[in-house]
Amino acid sequence: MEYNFNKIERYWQDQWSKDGVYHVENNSVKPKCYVLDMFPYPSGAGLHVGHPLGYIASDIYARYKRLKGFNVLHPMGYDAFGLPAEQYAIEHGIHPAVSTENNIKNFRSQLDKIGFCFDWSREVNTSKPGFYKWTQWIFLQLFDCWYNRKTQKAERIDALIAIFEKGGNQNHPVPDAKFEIRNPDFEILKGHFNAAQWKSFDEKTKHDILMEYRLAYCGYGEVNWCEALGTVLANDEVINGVSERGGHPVVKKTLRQWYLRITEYADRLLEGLNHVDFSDAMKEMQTNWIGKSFGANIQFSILHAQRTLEVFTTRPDTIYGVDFMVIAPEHDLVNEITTGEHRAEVDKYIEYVQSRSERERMSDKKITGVFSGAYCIHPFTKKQIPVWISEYVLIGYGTGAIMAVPCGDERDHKFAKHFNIPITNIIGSYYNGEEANPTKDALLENSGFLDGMLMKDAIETAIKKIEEIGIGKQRVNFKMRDAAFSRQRYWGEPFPIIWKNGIAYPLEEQELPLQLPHVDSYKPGPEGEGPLANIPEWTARHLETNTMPGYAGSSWYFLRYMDPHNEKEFCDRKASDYWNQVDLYIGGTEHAVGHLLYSRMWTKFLFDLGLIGFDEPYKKLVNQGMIQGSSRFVYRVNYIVNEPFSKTEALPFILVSYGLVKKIEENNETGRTQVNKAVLDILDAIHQDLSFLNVTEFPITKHRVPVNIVDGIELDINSFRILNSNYANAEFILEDGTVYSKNPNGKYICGTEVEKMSKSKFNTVSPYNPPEFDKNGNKTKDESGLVIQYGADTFRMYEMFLGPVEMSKPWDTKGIEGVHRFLKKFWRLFYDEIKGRIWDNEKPVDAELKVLHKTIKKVEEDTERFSFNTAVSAFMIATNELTDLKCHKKEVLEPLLILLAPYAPHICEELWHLLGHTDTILVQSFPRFEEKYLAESSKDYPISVNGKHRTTINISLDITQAEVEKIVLANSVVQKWLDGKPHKKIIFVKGKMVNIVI
RNA sequence: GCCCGGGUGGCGGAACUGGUAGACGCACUGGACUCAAAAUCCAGCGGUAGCAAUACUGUAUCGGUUCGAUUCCGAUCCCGGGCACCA
Repeated sequence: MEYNFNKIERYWQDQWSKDGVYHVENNSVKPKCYVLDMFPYPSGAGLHVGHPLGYIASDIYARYKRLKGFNVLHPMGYDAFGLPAEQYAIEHGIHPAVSTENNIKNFRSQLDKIGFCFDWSREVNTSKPGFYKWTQWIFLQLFDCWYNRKTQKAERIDALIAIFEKGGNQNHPVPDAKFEIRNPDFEILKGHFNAAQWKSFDEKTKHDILMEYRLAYCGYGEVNWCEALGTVLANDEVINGVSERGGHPVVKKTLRQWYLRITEYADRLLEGLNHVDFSDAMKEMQTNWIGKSFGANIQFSILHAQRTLEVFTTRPDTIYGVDFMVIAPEHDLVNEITTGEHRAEVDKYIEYVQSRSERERMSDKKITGVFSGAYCIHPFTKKQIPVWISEYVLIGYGTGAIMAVPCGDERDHKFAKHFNIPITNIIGSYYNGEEANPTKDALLENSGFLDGMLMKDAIETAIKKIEEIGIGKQRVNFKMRDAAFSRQRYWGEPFPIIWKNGIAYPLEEQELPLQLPHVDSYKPGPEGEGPLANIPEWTARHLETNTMPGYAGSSWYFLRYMDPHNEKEFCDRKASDYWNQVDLYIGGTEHAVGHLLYSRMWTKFLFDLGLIGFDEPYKKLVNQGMIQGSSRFVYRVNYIVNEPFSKTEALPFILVSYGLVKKIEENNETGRTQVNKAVLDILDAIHQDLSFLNVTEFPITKHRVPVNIVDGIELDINSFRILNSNYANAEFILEDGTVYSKNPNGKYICGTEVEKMSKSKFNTVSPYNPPEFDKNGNKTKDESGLVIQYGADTFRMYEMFLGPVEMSKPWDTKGIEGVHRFLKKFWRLFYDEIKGRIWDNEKPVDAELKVLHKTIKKVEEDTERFSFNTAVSAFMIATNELTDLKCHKKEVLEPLLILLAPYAPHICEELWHLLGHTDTILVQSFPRFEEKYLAESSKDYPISVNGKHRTTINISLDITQAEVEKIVLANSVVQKWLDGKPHKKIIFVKGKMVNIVI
């Protein structure tokens, strides 16, 4: 009886679905476990082998936990709003809802073939009104709340109004983010008002003030504006200052935007990291992103000006080392302070910066800047300090201005050197004149009242002094900015907001969901507004025309899975109390700071309102690595012609094998001659007048070929010729220098490169491609993919076998054979092709039980610590050992089957039933490991001399140091290495090793 | 540029807390079975020298700590991810 994986897998997938074995209830006497994957964006390209890596890992863990007696929630859904669907709509005129629906169907059919234990009755889709109704609802709660810094939590806006009516905003100053719209009345008061003033404000002013406190608020922000495309572009759609599509110029444009006041949660987001099980790297990334730093804001008075220049610095101790000031090109002082003679130069510079993305400004090594002509007065030395304008200072960070201390800061140093600004040394020998030294350990020099102090200690002293003389204040600064929460797009959640007389009013809860209306064109509205601005019925109601960004739905979707069909609430409190936090969340590091921080914030917010009972969404996070594509290349000979207009079309395409190309790249002359000769031989054979051709030089260009027509690195020449009619008669210069038409058995070797896996790079490998049909329902293409070729069980185990889940690695299909062989071998423990059933009911012996229990221990430990690759090897080792022992005993095989079921559920369920069971293997109990079967009395100790391994001696495990020394010194190999010399000491680590030091 | 991660045979990787480097698998080589092929089984497989026993060498590079370093520390190089409108 053969292992017929296709039949087995189809049968059990059907059966499981019929029996509803994956259906999960919200109440159970069992302990709960919530295992979640980051849900996919259903792209048109479908699933490739990189997607399921995390899903398989979580699936194994979920199945394992089920065997361990847990009630496991393991859902899946779709993050279905997004830019690509809208772009596709613009290009093909297909409504995003339609293309998204199709993509989801395709994803689902692919996912189903891999045998996941998802409870599909809980599927969520962020673009469905039933889902986004609650995204809108949560947004309205954010809009209706402010962050009370006194109580450190979100509270209703009514409470704030009550506070204002009683005592103005004395105790609750404006949060002061970067993006608010300033109301002129409010501006006059410099942000402070008392109860009487509050009551005297008109409706508009009151709302403007409240807007400055709301957790979801409106403000102004800069976007990448492309006039030619008439649209706002994402950062990755802008390359070198021009649009990726079409290469049109892109400039910054200020538009009204929605923001989330995530900065108010900065401290709690930071603190919360102490209570979650994320990797240190992940915590570090989030910590750095939040970027909490301590320092001071310092006012520098400007020569001949009323206003002062405020800088933020973390190093007020270096204030005497300030040699110049730098302000961001967007700083509102630029205009005011630029002097006449520098005006033209500054204007030119500002224009240049307009075309630069923030990324470019941060990453460029080139130093740019311009002198404004203005000077600040140093508050202590009274020296004049020049004010420069440079793109390396970002308006969004700190105050958008810095005091530059070249001897202590590398970027300031480079800037000073570049523009020949004299450098003051305040750290003596710590500064060598060549490189800045950011030390805090130097004793300060040339530093007035700070002279002789250790820098570390001087920070506080400096702040005190600065506060004393009233030129600044101690301050905590965050690098994190408020989250931009609107997009000028169609395919996203509409905001449930109506604008009347410049005031934003929320829709009533009964009016939700505010459905996304149908549009005929996805073109942006006037002035860069979203496509919704083109709909008269929409604008007549004065509805907000922006839509929410991609991360809106994903910020809370994990809660919806708990209670996906609830029409009264986003999630019943009973359900969220039962399922509580996600016990295991698996997803890519690319979401390290975006999605994870936003969903952590939303969770804290919902917790503040008492809507859920926990304030961190994910208890444990595992980051899966990326599976990269391994691209393949062929190398084509190009022709140079002597005469213009001469025809090269008649000449054949010639492709050169990689080894020869490599020789040429290495300037190897023989390689060059070999190729030239081969090319000329081929051309000679076509008997044509080649006088128009340059026959001494044949440049070679590199071209991608689809990985599926390359076996490893060897090109399948026939498939290649079929691929493209141009190549039908292509000729090949093979690896050994021969020509394909004369040596049809020779090999053409492709070049390789590891890149992102993507359709455009022809390097995607798909686990499953559904069959294709024509209009009449006739099948035009069979289903295909690794799952069809090797089976889902093999595919699942191979993905895990590739290496640790956390690590990125290139995909290589080659090794899948090995895992497939293992499953066949495992099957042969039970059934033989000739003899049929070979499993028996005999009593196992110690050696067999030892194999079993060793494997239970290893697999359990490895699964618990997400080391799935080593667990797969453990199964292989067990199978090899049992085969060697000729063990076919049910008593050993049955527990092994349960052990393997999370990894390869189909084959295990089939064998489970063949062993005579009628219930499902999926809900059995995980076998118990028993130490007694592994007990050993002795060990082969490695014996080293001076740390070098020389021999092994089998020594009893319960033995003293003195006895070991005696045995070891008596050993002939050891005596040879001692060579009569006395030993200095003998290191004996019980159960590990022995080392003799001479 | 900044932040985070990674670098071990021809390849994917193992070595979990500083203790036998290369488990397991792929590829490759030789052999068995077969008319043949597939499948399966057996043996070999980091490099250098040697028939072998064995010796030297070897975990990106350089240096350090240690009886002992793939593992800890310092410096350098290379690759991947993120950097706020891709998801």
